[in-house]
Amino acid sequence: MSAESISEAESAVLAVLWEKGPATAEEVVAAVAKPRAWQESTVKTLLGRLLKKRAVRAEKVGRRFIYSPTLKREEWLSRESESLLDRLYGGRVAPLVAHFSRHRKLSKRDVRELKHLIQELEDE
Amino acid sequence: MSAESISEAESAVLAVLWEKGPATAEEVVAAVAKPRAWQESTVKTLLGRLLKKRAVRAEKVGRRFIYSPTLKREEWLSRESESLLDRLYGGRVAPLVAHFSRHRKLSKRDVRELKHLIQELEDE
DNA sequence: CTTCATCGTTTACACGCGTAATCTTTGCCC
DNA sequence: GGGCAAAGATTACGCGTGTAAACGATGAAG
Repeated sequence: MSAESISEAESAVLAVLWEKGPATAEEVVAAVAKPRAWQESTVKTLLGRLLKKRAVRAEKVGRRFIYSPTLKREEWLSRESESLLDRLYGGRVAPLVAHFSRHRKLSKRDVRELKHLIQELEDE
Repeated sequence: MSAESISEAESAVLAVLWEKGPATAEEVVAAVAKPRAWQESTVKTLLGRLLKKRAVRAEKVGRRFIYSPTLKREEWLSRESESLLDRLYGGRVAPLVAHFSRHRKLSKRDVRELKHLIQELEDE
């Protein structure tokens, strides 16, 4: 269970692998260049760090490597979210929603979706 | 609008000021010693950094300072939560709840409270 | 074969953070 | 008033991170 923590910048690199699946460094560099203006060098470094953390795997194909995510997006979402909930809301979801509700930060759409969700949960 | 970011350790210090209100360094040291085993020195440093970030204010009374939080807890909760939602869930609440739902991380109590919340929102 | 371009690896460096010891000032007691 | 204790300020230091340049290996082209 490699529990290495993933930094902000690293997660941006992971994001392209989650989206596009296995890719070469070059492809990652290209894709990640959309949201962040990073030098090729920078992306290489981040890939290296992700390798060390075993959050991605590299497989040699011809002369270059194909990188694949090892850490699953859902797994990462869980880690990050739970850590915030633990730190700020006693580990539970409802208080966070309550906070947003108090501050009128729930959109119509949010409310609609939330309603759906709890309905489904009760129908089980 | 001081938008200085608050570190984990710093937030533990702020937490005691939020809970107890204005307090001397000594009191903060004592209170924070419950959850974290920090040297007095460490707490002083954190208070200093919070001052620099203008997240707390210090008022000289006699020979010592009384520290008060400037940043409000609710404000801090918002910042932290919104930053996570933005980074991971497109800035919306429902997808986060959906994630937890998928992973069976919603307790009975959460569901009950969520139901209540949306009910209230609709009754408005 | 030699040369060059291309990949990946190493090294770099400033900054914030966690953690703390040390220094300095200053009010208080004798 | 001089020394001491307490409070705050300064300095410290290793580590991760964001950001990137420099280096080294190696396959491809001539």
